Amino acid sequence: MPELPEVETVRRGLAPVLEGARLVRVEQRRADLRFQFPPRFAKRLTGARIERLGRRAKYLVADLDTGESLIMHLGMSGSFRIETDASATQPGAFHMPRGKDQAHDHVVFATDGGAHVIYNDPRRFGFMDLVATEGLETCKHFGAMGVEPLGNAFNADYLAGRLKGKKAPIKAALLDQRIVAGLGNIYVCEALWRARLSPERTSGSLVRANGRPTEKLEKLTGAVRDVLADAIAAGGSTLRDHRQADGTLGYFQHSFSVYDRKGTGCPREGCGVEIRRLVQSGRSTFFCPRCQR
DNA sequence: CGCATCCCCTGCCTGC
DNA sequence: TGCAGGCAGGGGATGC
Repeated sequence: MPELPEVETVRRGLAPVLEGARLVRVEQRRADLRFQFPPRFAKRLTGARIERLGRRAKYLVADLDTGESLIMHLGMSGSFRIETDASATQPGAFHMPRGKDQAHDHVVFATDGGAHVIYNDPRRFGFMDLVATEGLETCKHFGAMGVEPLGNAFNADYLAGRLKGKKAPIKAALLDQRIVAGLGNIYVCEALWRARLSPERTSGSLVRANGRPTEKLEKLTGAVRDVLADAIAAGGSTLRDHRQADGTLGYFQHSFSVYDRKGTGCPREGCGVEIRRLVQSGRSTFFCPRCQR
């Protein structure tokens, strides 16, 4: 469940259950996900109270009353679900399919409120870490990270400074978390379409010789903000039957203009040209060859 | 240095 | 129906 809107949606789903809760039991079922868990992971968490559940880019950050923060990244296939005594008896309550899927339940957090928050991740590209809350912004995960795309620091002037002279295509630059942190393949494709910008345009070509942003770059920053805001409002995108923590489905995937829509007509009024797919840095790019220049 | 490629892992879909 | 190949929302390590 990975890009910023999906992680933000997960955060909002987990916050009511985790914020203010004390972890009475933590079960770590394997030694590693993408990386090894930190030493004594479960022990350092047990008994801790979660004061706040935040988000930085695609990371969830739970600030604890122990002076540490629990950092969680969902990789490509990570998801959380919440199980409570009540959810088992409520009519119409949602339940994840049992069986083989449970083989990928890697971590269970039990709260003093009686909830089980279960982390499931088939591909195991996600990871968890414990880091001192003080100086969190300079820790190894966040130290080199770029600005939040929904924050005030993300604007055309900032991007111009980071893209000036860069030869990499704009698609790659937007995926680079050291420049902007939180965008992934879907929302980069969608933002470029909204900005009518070719994914193959050289980053530096969007900056004037005097270092000022071009109009295209201004438009791109707005498109990034807008597509993220729209996606968050829709509860994120639900691909391959993933669900949010409370069992509901995001629905922004129905609003994709280009992502995973190769061969369909460009939805822009009066266009209709076939959406194409190309591969950039090993990843699919979807775009309209007519209206993205 | 910047940039592209490969790789980690499992599951699902396609085509033969 | 089985099987091989390709692809997937991420990002770290390598090599040019």
